[in-house]
Amino acid sequence: MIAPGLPTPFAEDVLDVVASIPPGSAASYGDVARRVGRGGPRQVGTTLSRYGSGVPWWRVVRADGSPAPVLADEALRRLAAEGAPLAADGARVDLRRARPWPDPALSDPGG
DNA sequence: GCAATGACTGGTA
DNA sequence: TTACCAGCCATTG
Repeated sequence: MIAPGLPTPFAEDVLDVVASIPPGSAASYGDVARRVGRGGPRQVGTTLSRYGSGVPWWRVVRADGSPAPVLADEALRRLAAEGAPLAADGARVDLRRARPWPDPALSDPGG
């Protein structure tokens, strides 16, 4: 039971990774694509748009921490409700602290 | 098989 | 920090 219709093998991996993101955390499309090891950030977004109806898609945002314009309202509400580290703008997520897969190369050297 | 589309990303000014 | 451009790759018609 993966998703409605027939998601491609690539989509299955994407959905699996997104579903692996714990509540209160968030990751970027690029991060998910890297976890999948195939395709790119655009494929992750396109896949979620078609099969993301069964995964916490709101935990996936752009590289700058802001969700897509068609999700900004919904995603930000879900993230704030889960206690995700939002930025001072309240319209972005602090991936630096929300990232479920901390990268030593992306860690904040000053923080 | 070809061309077009898309919930993106990184570098430069 | 904000804005513009080119690259990337799977899915769709």
